[in-house]
Amino acid sequence: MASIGIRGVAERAGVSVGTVSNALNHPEKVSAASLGRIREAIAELGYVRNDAARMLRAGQSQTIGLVVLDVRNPFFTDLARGAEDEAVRHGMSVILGNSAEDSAREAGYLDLFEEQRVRGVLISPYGRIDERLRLLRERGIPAVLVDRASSDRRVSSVSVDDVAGGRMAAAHLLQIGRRRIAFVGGPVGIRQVADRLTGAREAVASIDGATLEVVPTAALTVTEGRRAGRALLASARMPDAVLAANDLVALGVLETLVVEGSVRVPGDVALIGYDDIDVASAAMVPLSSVRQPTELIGRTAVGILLEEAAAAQPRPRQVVFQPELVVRASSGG
Amino acid sequence: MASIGIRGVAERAGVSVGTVSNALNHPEKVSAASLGRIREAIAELGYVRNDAARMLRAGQSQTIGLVVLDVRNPFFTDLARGAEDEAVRHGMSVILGNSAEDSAREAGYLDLFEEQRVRGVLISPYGRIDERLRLLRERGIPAVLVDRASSDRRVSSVSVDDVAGGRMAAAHLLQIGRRRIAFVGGPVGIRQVADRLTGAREAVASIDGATLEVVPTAALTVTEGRRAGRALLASARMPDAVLAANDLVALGVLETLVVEGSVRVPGDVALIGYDDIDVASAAMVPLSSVRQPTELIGRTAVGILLEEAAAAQPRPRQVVFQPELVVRASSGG
DNA sequence: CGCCCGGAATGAATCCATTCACGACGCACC
DNA sequence: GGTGCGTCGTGAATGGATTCATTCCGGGCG
Repeated sequence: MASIGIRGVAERAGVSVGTVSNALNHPEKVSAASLGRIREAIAELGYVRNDAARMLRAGQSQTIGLVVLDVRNPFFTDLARGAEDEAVRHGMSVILGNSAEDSAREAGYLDLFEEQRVRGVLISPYGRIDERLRLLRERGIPAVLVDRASSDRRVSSVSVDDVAGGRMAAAHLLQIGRRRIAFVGGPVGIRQVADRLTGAREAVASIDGATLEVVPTAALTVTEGRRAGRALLASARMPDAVLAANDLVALGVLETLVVEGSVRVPGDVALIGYDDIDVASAAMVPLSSVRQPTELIGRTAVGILLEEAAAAQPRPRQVVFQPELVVRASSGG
Repeated sequence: MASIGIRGVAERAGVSVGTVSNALNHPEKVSAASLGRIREAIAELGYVRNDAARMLRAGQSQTIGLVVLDVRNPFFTDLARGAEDEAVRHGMSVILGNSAEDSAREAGYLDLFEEQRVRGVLISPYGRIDERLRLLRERGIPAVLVDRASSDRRVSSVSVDDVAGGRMAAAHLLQIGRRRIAFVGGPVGIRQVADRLTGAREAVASIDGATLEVVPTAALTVTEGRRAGRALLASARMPDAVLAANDLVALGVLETLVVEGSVRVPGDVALIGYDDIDVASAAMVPLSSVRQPTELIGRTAVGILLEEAAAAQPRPRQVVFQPELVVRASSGG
């Protein structure tokens, strides 16, 4: 199509291309008369700025890349919303990529973002990506880990203390008298899962006679939770409490135990999830959970990212929020 | 910042820029020897293609824009996943925008997508956008409505028959003997809501003595569902059945009725939702719902979009899927 | 030996918005 | 009238990948 460019607008308005560009980006530098005619020309021609050209010239885009483990998980969509809000406040936008707990997809999105010259990358990592992030940084693209503390001091991160959260959840189950706890979640390669498990182990270790069994899942989804629930039902001896690595898994376990196993919750088995997603309280048995300041994580991460992108000498920061226990019927009296 | 371009790679490999470009895009046109040296140079220099330049030259991007009403709604994330899968199969990617049921944000994303010269737009519209879509089409950007049949024959759409779904849900409630039905959902400006309501009205009208009351909500969220639940509890005479415009609203209503109102579901009030999201079966009372082929909608829409983008003379198509009733405890027995 | 053919490589032109050194003009003040 | 300053506008240069008309070269064939 005979696409209209800044050039066509200039011709129509009887000014030069430079003036049109100024009208768009520095209106105060253009006389009112010219401004008016340019605006008119733009409207008549239906001109739309070509972002590719603008970006090419600028050398970087107005975009932040975000890679999450699972878009279907409300935790991550909330986080994404927080990030988006903050980005929009700075006149930028967010591209969302879903790694779906798959290293290849994760790498693919990082490639894509790099080709797009995003201003920076927020990522809840799945595979080993320290090296990859180092390369990005060398090429001028800062990265901030979200929902996971970085082990590398040179990488900023915004996370919640998952060890504390896991400990908190397990301690609560122990405190209401449970002793045989099952931790349901996976893959343990995911740091959040590993940390929550570590916290749970610590709490259990501090009580004589308390045991912790691990029931692994392939992903943190409702479907996998159901599968784990069936595994529990089939096991020789049911635990008296379940700590799920997130709420989706917890909901899957809950459904299976109650519907297929006629298990009473919390009577026979107490249950606690993680994330406190908004349907947690509407569950079959309202779900106890560990709440995280989800949107705040996203907002904070974008803030740090933009700071780093602007700074000549980035000073990495690790922000750690504290989680909060939310007790409902699934582990209540 | 001495950013490496195709130019630098060419120099390092001892070939011309054209050859490097060919090595990247038409490897079969380049001798094995050159290919090898070019690959080596790319690796050594850490060259990353600049998508902006490529896009500028090509005049269009490898991207599809998707605007949804609410990213927190699992229905839309499932749809997005379907769209993404299909897009990736065609070597393209999807940018997701969340209009959050706000016309200004919706328009903002369309502007952004247009500036990015996306290949096409998938949208679950909120406001009146027929005119806007017509303009897009004129400028060579096809649009496909998702989850909503288009009234305009020149616009393609992929949807589910929401009137039939609403009718189906209401007929089911009537069939189990309920007569005073409340439809909970809104805003009614959203076509899906309006259609489901229309279907429900039809079913109710066909039965003598059956009534339909509408309880509006400001959005299709759990929070709004809770608010509506409280409104129901406060009303003079409770309905004996609730048909919610989607599952999130249904879950909110369910929680409030049971927890705050000690209402028995389905004893006192039968309840049915819409979308059959995967936590529906794990609800306090497993939720009856109307299932849609969600991912298929996304995949199909991308297929049609790419077809239209390729065709010189696009032939708009309207695809309508049929919904399916899923009966669980909330309206069972 | 000369010519032609085809594979391989070249490099200038192109896409479009932004920038910036520079020019034009008007006004005020000496 | 001349000088200086400020406002507004100009247009060529820039950025990086792609494309395509053109050149190059070696080998095959008459």
